[in-house]
Formats: sequence, C-alpha cells, structure tokens
Amino acid sequence: MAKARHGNDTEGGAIRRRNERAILAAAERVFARHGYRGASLQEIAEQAGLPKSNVLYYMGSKRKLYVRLLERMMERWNAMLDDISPEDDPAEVLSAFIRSKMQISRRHPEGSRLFASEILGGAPFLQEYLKGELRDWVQSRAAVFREWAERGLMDPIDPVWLIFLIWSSTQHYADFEAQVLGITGRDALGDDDLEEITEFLTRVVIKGCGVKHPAGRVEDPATLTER
Amino acid sequence: MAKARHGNDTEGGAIRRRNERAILAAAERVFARHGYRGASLQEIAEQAGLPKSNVLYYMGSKRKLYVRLLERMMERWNAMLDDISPEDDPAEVLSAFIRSKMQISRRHPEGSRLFASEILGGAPFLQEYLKGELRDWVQSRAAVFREWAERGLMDPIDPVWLIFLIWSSTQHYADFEAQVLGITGRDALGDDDLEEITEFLTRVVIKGCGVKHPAGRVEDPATLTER
DNA sequence: CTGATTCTTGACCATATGGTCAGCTTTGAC
DNA sequence: GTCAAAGCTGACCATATGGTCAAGAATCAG
Repeated sequence: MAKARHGNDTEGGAIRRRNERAILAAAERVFARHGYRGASLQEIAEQAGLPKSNVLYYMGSKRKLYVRLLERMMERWNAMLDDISPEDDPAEVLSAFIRSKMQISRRHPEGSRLFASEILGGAPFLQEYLKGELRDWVQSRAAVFREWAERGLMDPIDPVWLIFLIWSSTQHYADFEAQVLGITGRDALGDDDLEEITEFLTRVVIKGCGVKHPAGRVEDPATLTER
Repeated sequence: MAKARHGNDTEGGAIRRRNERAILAAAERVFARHGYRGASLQEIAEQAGLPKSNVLYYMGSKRKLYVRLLERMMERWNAMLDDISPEDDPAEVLSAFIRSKMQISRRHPEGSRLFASEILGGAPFLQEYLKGELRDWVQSRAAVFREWAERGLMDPIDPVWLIFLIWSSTQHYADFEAQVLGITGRDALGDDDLEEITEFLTRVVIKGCGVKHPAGRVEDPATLTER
C-alpha cells in the first residue's frame, strides 16, 4: 500500500514523478477554469491521460490535490519575494517588483488563475497564509516604502494600496486573459506585448508616485524606465 | 403554465417579483463564490428560502439563471459608460471613470465577482459581448485618449493598457476582497477606506500619465484631485 | 528467478446533481 | 362566489460526483 507518500515533485520513482507531473498540470488547468467545486476528477484524469482511480491513487483526494497545487503556487510566489532595504533605489525596486510579478503571471497563467479563483471564493484554504506570511511580507515592504517617502524619495502615498495596485494590474493579464484578448482582438499575448505592458506599468507607477533618483538630482521620472 | 415569461425585474405580479429578487440575489452570491459549475441549485434555493423546484419554476434552468445574472451585471456596467469627447478635461474624465468603476465594485461586489469568475473560466458566455460592445467602447475611449496625447494634455501612453490598469485596480477591491481584508487585518472595508483608495488611484493614474490641465498652465498634476 | 513493492484499473458505493412532472393550493379579475 | 391563471412542491429520473477496494500487472533489488 502506498503510505503517506504525497510529498513534493522530486521524490519517488520515475513513474511516480512522471504521472504526478501530468496530474498536477492537468489539475491546475481544470481547477483554474472551474474552481474547486466545479472541477471534476474525471476531467482532470482525462486531461492527464489516466483513469480516475489512478489520480486518486497518487493524490489521495480532491482536497489534497487542490491544496498541493496551492502550495506549489505559493512556493513560486515566495521565490519572488526577495528582501529590500531602505538603502535601495526605489525606482529599481519597484521596477523589479513589477517585472517579476508580471513574469509569474506570464509563466504560470493557470496557477495564477487558480490562486485568483481561490481568493474569489473567499480564500477558504488560504486564510492562514494571507493573515500570516503574506501579511508580514506586505507590512515589511510598506515600512520601507514609508521610509522612502519620509526621505523625500517618493510621494507620501499609502504603501499598501500601492502594493495592491501593482498586484492587481499585473495579475490582470493572466486572470482576465479572455477579456484582454477579446478586446484587443488578438489570439494571444506575445512576449513583446508583455514587455510593452511591463514598461507602461512601471512608468505610470514610478511617475505616479513621484519617485526620485536617490543619488543625483531630479530629472523627469518617466525617463528612468526608458533605455 | 408559465410561458416564456423570464424577462426583466419589473414585469410580473408582486409574488413573482419578490421571489425572483430573492433567487437572483442568492444566485449571485453562490455563482460568485463557486463559479458556474460549482454552484448548485440546491444551495441557491436554500439561500433564497425556497424549494429547488420553485427556483426552476421561476428561472427555467441553471443556465438561464446564470445568463440572466450576467446580463443584469452588464446592464449595470453599461449604465456607467457615458460618452466622452476630446473637448473634456482629461483629469476630470479619468477621475470620474475611476470613481464610477469603484462604486460599481462597491455596490455590487457579488456581481463583480460573478463577472470575474466568468472571465477566469474563459468567458464562455461573454465572448460576444467582449468582442462586440465592450471592444467598441474601449476603442472609442482609446481614440479620445490618443487625441489628448496628441494635444499634449497627457503622455503618449497606450490608452488600452491604461483602461486595463484602471479596470484591474478598481475591480481588485471587490474580487480579491478576501485578500485585502486578510492582509490589512480589517474585517470590512468602510466607505472612508474606499474613498481613500479612490483618491490614491486617481492621483497615481493622473500624475503617472502626465495629465495636464487643458485651460490654464501646468501646475502639479497631483493637486488636481485634492479638494 | 524470486519476492516484495509499486502501479494500474474496473467494479462498485453513497450521495448530489440538474431537471421533469403531476397534482395540489392560492390569487385575483369578474 | 366562480374559475382560470399563477404559484407551489414532493416524488422521481438519469447522470455524475468523490471515493473505496480488491485483484491483477509491472517493476526492481537481491
């Protein structure tokens, strides 16, 4: 019997690894599209090319599978959250922040939508994470932003609202992809589109918050993001 | 037998009107929380305080109920979309745009989440609307924004990305409410919070896009939104 | 080759789903 | 009061759901 073996991606034999990969990928798609309740193990199994029983064999239950996907997504997220200090250049930090957030949406659109669907449904599985880890992370960033404001490096805006602004506007291109494509008339967003959007967001945020260069004197803030 | 009578909110007898109201309200909540597939008529019926058969009696089918909710939300949305002209003051228009979008999220959070869930799932029911009406609306606004840019009233940013920025950042406070509350540690967002966020967004967008006053000469653009 | 471990899967189960329907009660115009 | 229209709802149906299990197949270390 397979004991409590439902661990991470790397342990286990080659067969297990291959099948788990297929299941996780399929499940991410299906959960992202239909939410936790709306997703069915049958559909996940079909998309993974396995019988339903096999999915249960590897994942234990629908709930465990879902939680595992969320955890995987939180890991990706956390990998982005490197530390910053008040000594850093605000423009650089904000720019890197926007860029890396955008890249996660780009690289893991299904995971991004899965996360969105979880939050939309009231975050029944992520309450702890939101009120713990993530909250701490936001507060520590907010403190740095506030210090920058005090030093006159940026306008005295509310840092938390700024973080939400960046999160929402970057997340949008994964979560609302259907809307973006429908309205722009494209059938996909290319790397060049994403680069353009990244630069647009960076520019508006940095200029909009009155970010100034720390060392030199004030130039037009908009030029900071232009090569 | 009740013929094809599934129309809008105002026709029909008093009983019908009352029951339909209850059903629609309950359904909006449940669909918003669990998505189209994940929502069950049973749960909707319970929340409306009616037997399931009664829900079917009034709404015909799950699909019809869902479509009707979407249509109602699109009506609210359209009510916001008044016309603008290149002669208007960009700052005023953008400010009003952000404010009214924010108020919709505020007044109809469930509807907003319902919409989000539909788009997240690939917009199976709203493709037409996105590629038709809404697209036209965006293009016409974009044209005005572009003209403003040409007249030097704002930076030459891509108007479509700007509209998405405003949509995403305002929608966020309804759709990701769970996240916002978890991180800020509040148990609800008050009117004052919303007002503060609205002013923040307005300020960042207007300043970030380099919006200038049309009549007089250039002052600090940020002061435009301050009373 | 052997024996244990891992893998595979169809049959099966209790429950829940969206939807139908027949027969009942209530309502309201005349 | 009459009677048709509107409203109501429990019983019922085919299907799909998440999950269990037992029995067989493949794998692999010794």
